[in-house]
Amino acid sequence: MTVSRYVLQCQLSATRKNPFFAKKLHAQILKTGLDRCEPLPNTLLDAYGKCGLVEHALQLFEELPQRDNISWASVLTACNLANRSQQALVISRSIIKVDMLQPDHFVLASLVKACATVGAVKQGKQVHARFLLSPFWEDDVVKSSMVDMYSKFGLPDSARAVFDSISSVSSISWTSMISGYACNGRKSEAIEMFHKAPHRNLISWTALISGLVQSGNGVDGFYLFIEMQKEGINIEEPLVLSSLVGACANLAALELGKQMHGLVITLGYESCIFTSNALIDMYAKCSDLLSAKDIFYNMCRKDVVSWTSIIVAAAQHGQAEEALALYNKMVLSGIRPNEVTFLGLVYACSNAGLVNKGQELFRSMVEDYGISPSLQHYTCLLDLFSRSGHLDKAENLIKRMPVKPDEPSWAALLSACKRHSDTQKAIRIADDLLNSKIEYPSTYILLSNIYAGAGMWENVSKVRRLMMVNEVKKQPGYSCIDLGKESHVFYAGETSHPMKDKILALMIELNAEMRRIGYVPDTSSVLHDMDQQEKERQLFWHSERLAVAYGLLKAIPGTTIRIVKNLRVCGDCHTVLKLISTIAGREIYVRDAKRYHHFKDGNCSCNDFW
DNA sequence: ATAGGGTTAG
Repeated sequence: MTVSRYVLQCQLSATRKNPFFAKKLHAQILKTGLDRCEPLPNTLLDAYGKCGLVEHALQLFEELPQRDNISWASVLTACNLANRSQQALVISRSIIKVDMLQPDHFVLASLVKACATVGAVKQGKQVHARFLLSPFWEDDVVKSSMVDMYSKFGLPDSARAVFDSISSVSSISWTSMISGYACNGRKSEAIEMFHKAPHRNLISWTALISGLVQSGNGVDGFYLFIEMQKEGINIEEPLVLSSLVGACANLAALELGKQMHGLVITLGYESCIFTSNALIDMYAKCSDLLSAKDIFYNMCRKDVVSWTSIIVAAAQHGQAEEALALYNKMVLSGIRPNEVTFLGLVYACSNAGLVNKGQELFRSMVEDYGISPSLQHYTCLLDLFSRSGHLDKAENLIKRMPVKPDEPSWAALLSACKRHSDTQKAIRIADDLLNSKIEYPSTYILLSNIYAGAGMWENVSKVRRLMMVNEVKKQPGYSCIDLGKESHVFYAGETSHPMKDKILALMIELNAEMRRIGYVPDTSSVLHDMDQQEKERQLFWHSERLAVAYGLLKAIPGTTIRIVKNLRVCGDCHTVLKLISTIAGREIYVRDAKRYHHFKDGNCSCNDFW
């Protein structure tokens, strides 16, 4: 075979992403002794990269007799495809230094993409400068990659500036810009851009919809999806579906999620790993763990995300042993855990008080898998120590950990001190926090409670003053109950519901029954200055209680009551919900701002720590 | 021969 024939074959293996074909060609080329004939070294390198054989590509790159811009671009593509963009940037630094090459427009575009995926803002801007000074400064493809880069950096205005400099805008640059606005919460600009775009295809629709979902505008995402279907766009790829299933998870919209599941099946994407992973997460977040497991066990191929999703799901629903058992099975089936998997595992241990196991997993993550812990990992470990009452260990960790703890980390430790009645430590931490900048309203409330508990009224009023000065407002609490065909939102203290008389009557009845079995309201979470009776009245009207009462009246008897709350459940409501689960003999699921509570027979899956 | 846009877990 001739060289040009081999080149064609290599390209074919690249487009078909067939690693066996690529290896076979490489062997044949070596046999015929044509391996040094231009352009075969670069062509092979590119083929390996596109087939997913990064290691082979990297090795060929190292062995190249001489490197040019094509080898450079090909190795960058290989790294970018394999999620190793960081390595792409490291290699590029050495090429510039050792080989003294100036990047061409192909290399620049790949470099920009690498910077975008790893979030290397400074380096990305350097590449931008290099581009402007290069002979390729007018290249629209590089500009379009830069629109995407700035969008991913969270700088949509910079992206727009580049976009406006493009001489001939393509559907790709339009899509980058639409996605840039949508992902960064610039809803109206995204939609405006979308309607102005010369062409709309499934990718631009997906970019808009998933961008909106990512920025927390899931409902708008669904309206646009309906519009998309009305326009008759053929869903020839399931990407947009994964995104919308994710939106259902965020919204805890079980019925809508089930409909999306149906659509996935109807369109024939049941075996798509991305949508199945999204479905696992959706069912778990909608408190339907059984359906989540059902999806998981019926998947013929599972990747690290599938395993991690089900492990996290079990952990969030208080099934620590199950999460750990799943982890063992995962390792046995040859799937390598990643940083998210360990987050889920340590979280599971934290929930179940398995201090030693959690510590062991943390160690294994670092030593066996070479994962360097992030702030999230340390926060999880901190939580593990705090919850189980190892407060000294926790304080020691927060002071020594190599990443800077944030305000929520300190607040978590503080609330653990309060829970385990270590007043001295609590006051020491509270004083430190009081002297730093406080961003979260919940921290003020925590501080106020600590000082009030210790009788330090001067500090209590100091916290109050700070709250006034900084205009800290407690977010109004609401609970949403999903009854299948309808759902209803209750706000704290709300009395406008058409069934309010019946709801109130039931609440009074339940309250009386609870008192009979020894319930005493815990008013410590009521922040306002008022007498005991008034405080109790405040608690009585908390939104989750209204929602539960309504659920008991309206939901099909015997079914689980599912509630989503925007804030965290207060201590008193937690006790009340446990009692109601016994009195009414009903299972109640509450997804609050922080975790999941599954109330059954007077107990909760969170083990009373949240 | 080489480049740019949209999916899943925290």
